[in-house]
Amino acid sequence: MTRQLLVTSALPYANGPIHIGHLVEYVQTDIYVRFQRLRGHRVAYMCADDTHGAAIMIRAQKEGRTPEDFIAEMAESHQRDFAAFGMSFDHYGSTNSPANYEQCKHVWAALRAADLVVARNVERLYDPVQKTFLADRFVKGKCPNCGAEDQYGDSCEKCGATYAATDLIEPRSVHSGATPELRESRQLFVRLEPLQPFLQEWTKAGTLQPEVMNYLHGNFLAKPLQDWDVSRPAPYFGFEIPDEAGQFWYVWFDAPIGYIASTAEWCAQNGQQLDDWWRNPECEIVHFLGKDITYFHTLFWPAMLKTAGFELPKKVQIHGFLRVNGEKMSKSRGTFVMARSYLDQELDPGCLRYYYASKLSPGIDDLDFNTDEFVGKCNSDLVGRVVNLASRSAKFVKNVGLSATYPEDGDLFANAAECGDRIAAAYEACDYREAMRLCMTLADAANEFVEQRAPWTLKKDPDRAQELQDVCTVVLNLFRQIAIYLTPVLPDLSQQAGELLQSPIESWDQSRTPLTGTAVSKFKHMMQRVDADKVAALFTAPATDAATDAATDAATDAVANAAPAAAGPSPTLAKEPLADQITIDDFLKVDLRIAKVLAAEEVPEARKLLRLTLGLGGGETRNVFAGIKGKYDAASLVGRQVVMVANLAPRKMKFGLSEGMVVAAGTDGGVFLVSPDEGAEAGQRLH
RNA sequence: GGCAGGAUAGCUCAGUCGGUUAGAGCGGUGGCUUCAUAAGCCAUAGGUCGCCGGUUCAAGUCCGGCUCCUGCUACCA
Repeated sequence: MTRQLLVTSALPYANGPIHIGHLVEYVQTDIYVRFQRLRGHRVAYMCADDTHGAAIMIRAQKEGRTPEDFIAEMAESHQRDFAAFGMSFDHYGSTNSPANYEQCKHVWAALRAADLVVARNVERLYDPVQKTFLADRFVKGKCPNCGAEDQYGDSCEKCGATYAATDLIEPRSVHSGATPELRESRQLFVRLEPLQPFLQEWTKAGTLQPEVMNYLHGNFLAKPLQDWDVSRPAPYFGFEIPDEAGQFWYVWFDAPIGYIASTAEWCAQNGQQLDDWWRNPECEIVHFLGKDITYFHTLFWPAMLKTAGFELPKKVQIHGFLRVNGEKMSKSRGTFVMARSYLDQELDPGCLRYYYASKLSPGIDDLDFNTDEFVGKCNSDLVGRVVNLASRSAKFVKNVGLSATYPEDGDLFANAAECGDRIAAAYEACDYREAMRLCMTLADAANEFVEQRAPWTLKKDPDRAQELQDVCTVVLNLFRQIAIYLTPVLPDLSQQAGELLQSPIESWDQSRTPLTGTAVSKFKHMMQRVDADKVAALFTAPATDAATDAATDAATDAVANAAPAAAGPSPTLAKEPLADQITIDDFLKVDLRIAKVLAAEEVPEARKLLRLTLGLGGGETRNVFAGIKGKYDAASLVGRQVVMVANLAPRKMKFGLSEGMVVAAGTDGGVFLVSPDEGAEAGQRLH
């Protein structure tokens, strides 16, 4: 039975180039799509750039250009990289398109009609000079969590904390520099609670991975769903809400609708009907996405689809993050590798596709890019085992071709044909790791056969020419079977196998019938071995792509060069590497003072906190919460001197305001307060 | 601390409904081969299945407790 599938990858955000972490998802999706096509199903693979939001607007402003100009450049960059890695999109659109605006209006009207949109007045920051409300990203100030300067109003790039823009310390408008004031703003919300019974059921319907279902039921569906804030005040780069002047749809409203809009554009260009793909219960909608955007796709999105009368996804396949050699990708460590850098090193995109395939399971676990393993797998699996089959047999039959009838092979071909069902089931379940493992066992069996039949010996005896041809016929057919099974992962290899045997690979079922009596082309190398130095070069060069966000660089590069090639590596230094050099001015920003502990008490409900009252002399005191409970006895601290950061931005904590920080050394082992030598007085500054 | 997911060979991971002697790949060691891109084949070592208890004729698998790791979150400033 021919199935009909509409498959999507999450839309990459247009604020930066594609990196190797992105590629996990697109490789995963593309393999699925190519597999389904090879099986003869009708597939539409849809993607687009996600272009809206304040971040894009600010980037464009910073570069002195229009957002449209900026996203056009990103769209080109993304599609160029995707093409190089073999992504076979049927259509690649943009959320900033007329088609998307049409679909957004449609979904919005449906939400209105279902009485799910409500307006409420909320307090928002307002720029009194520009006379506009400010989106989170248009307010900057000190991070309320770590005190880092110049952070946006939604999250801190330094410490990763998330907060409301109203929490920023010393906030100022990005537009005018003015201090924003709080004003009432009319905001639109989508009520999700009426859809909660539906979501309770849908999330349990087998569409989601079990871990994801547990996550949703444990974190969101256990209590009433909160209303979703879907409007953002102007100025905002996006679509203005038709019935609410001055308000724009939040980027996460119009982004997933981009899946539909992209399909609509493709339909218009290819004589298809949109309803045949999005309102057809026979069409399987499949989404691939990363775990960070789970709830947008498993709560808001199904709610929108349901309300607007679209079909719901049959499968939502969520993957984990890419780590590099066991650690998070990081610009400062040089592990934030752009797709372009990989291509610039002239590494084979097929190798990365195969490597990811060999690691991808149906689960949401992170997957690790291990450089040694990458080199090993590509070279020994692909070159040493698979391609080598052709390499060690094709030359013996290039003049005579394949035998006229398929020879006795000890059921190798028949067994491999049967194994194809298991491989197909693994692809279907997104268990590519299992599929690759099975392919390699087939290659092992084939190599063993070569070894036993030793064509290089047969070649020496003219009387055994037929036997030689038969052996090579078997080996080349086994090779072709594997190439068919690997076609979703390695389309280039598949094509070369087709050329070698002068029979293009077009369908999975070709793996069931051996080729006989046909000519064999001259063998050409199909894959190059991976040069380990080139792989190493990927991770030593810091990411200097011009399109890389300068602001993020500044923040994340702070710990660059953290591991100098010192003779005796210190475990302590390794755990917490020396920070980058700073200037004396940087140091002077930190006001370190001698303080006397005037009072100390345990916070009973807190696990780690003591409340300290610190004296700076002259009646000046600070209330500070210190995470040293259990390490220091409160009573024994009273009267002693400590060092504190006196000008740290106050931090509101559950038990009160913390007005500074006590300096202490400590790794996981313990915490050690720092005290001055005898004679120091409370209030003295440290220079 | 809360929620979630984990812990099986040196590394990465399978292990179905509880069922014989717990598997694979990579890596290691020893040998063979020389057709092939320094590729291939054979053999072999390597395990207290995180810990404790329970259910059972039988537990890596089920139940309870604990330890540690990862992610999100929180008061670890």
